[in-house]
Amino acid sequence: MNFKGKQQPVTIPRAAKTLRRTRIQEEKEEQILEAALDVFSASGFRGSTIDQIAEVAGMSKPNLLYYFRTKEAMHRALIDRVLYTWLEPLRAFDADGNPEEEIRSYIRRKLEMARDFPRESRLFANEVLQGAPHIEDELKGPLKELVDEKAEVIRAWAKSGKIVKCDPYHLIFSIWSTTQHYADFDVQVRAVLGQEHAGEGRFEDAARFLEQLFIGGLRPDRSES
Amino acid sequence: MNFKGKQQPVTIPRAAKTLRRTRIQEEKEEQILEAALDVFSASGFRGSTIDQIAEVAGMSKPNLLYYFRTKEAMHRALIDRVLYTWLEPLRAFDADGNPEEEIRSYIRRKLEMARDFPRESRLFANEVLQGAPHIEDELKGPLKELVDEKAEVIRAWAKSGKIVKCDPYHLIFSIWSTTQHYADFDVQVRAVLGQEHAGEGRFEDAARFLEQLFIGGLRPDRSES
DNA sequence: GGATAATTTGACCGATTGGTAAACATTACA
DNA sequence: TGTAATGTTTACCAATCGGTCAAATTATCC
Repeated sequence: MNFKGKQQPVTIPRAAKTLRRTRIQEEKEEQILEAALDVFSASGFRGSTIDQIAEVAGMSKPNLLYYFRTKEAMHRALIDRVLYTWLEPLRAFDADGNPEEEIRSYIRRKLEMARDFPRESRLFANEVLQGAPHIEDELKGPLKELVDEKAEVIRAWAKSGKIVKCDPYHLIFSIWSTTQHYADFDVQVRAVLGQEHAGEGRFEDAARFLEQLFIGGLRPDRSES
Repeated sequence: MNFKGKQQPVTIPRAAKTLRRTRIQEEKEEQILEAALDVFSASGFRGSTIDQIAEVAGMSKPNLLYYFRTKEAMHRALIDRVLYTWLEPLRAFDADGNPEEEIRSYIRRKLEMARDFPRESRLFANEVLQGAPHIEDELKGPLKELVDEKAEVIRAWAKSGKIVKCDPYHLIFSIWSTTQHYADFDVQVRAVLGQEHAGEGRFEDAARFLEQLFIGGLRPDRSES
């Protein structure tokens, strides 16, 4: 699970007339995006300031703006870098696999992401929650296409009786929401569980429950009322 | 379903030396909180500005600050007003009722709230997502107590075999997350469903799916692997 | 109708916002 | 080692931020 995707170069520094990126550029952009992830995921785009990011990144504001010309550019670069990896688990959804096992492992992967990459989850949650002003195209384009494709897989499973007949889109939504909940609403989950269950064991418990819920709820034994 | 709860008075205007609240006070505070709900739910606390709220409320900033002395006070008042009502559906959860029917109706109610009061949902989502700096006490106090109580109910149901044995806390989390998803991640849901299914029918579809999932997943027929 | 309290507004404040200009420092490379 | 490109910093800018103030306006009540 590696979030440092090898996507396209993020932005080209103003002063860079050469096309090659220097070692310093790599390092500093890495450093900045790491800090930006911290800040944007915690406060959303509007609520975050360049000064905050600069402080977390341990560099001066103008220096930061040397690598990313605007706050928007930083946000853009961050989203581009994270989005592809974020959709990996869904992409791994295999039409030829065993439906029960595919769903189970999809839930597991998504839960692992919520546990290991909560900032990435919150980055998107903040963005979508506030109307997705910067990722509308990604949602309507690549995301929709991927979901459409996988929804077709699920529909086929239902049609052939491998799982119960159900709306594949809402099934996917429910897996997204239940798993990401443990990243996005972490403080609430901790507060409700209390100190007794605040340990990392909650992810195990969640995994157990969600598998129980989804496997049981989708088993093709009987029809619904 | 009335969100204008009859809670304690929000704040007392600086200039108000009388204890009685005037008609104008009622109206203006109402007007301000309505605008504040619009703005805070869309941008979170940090991302919102008093000027924005004043503009939406159709009054000058100093006038707004005459009724609520600070941005925090407005946010506080808004949360106090909405929180109690927001937890109604869970409170209605009846230990003596039929488990299947109670869960079904809880899901329905929560989905109706997501449909009819998406701003309220997003207000809390923004707050929790950003670390719940203003509602930590509410989460650890009243919310936890309520959930603890209802979790005990669910645990009893499981013990007596009325539903499958499962973790009651994670069950509640999963109902919260799946239903609120349709308010908090509305733009994403619309984008993925596309124009074909973007109509209000998606709430019906969601209700159907979620009932199928939860009723099927919790039915006490068999044990889990 | 007049006094008094309640409400509203424009002008303003210091701090913070996103971002710039230019001098300065460092690196890479011939 | 010199020099040109790259990287960093200090000082600064206009706009916006949360919030104040005093003066003006309006509602209330005798």
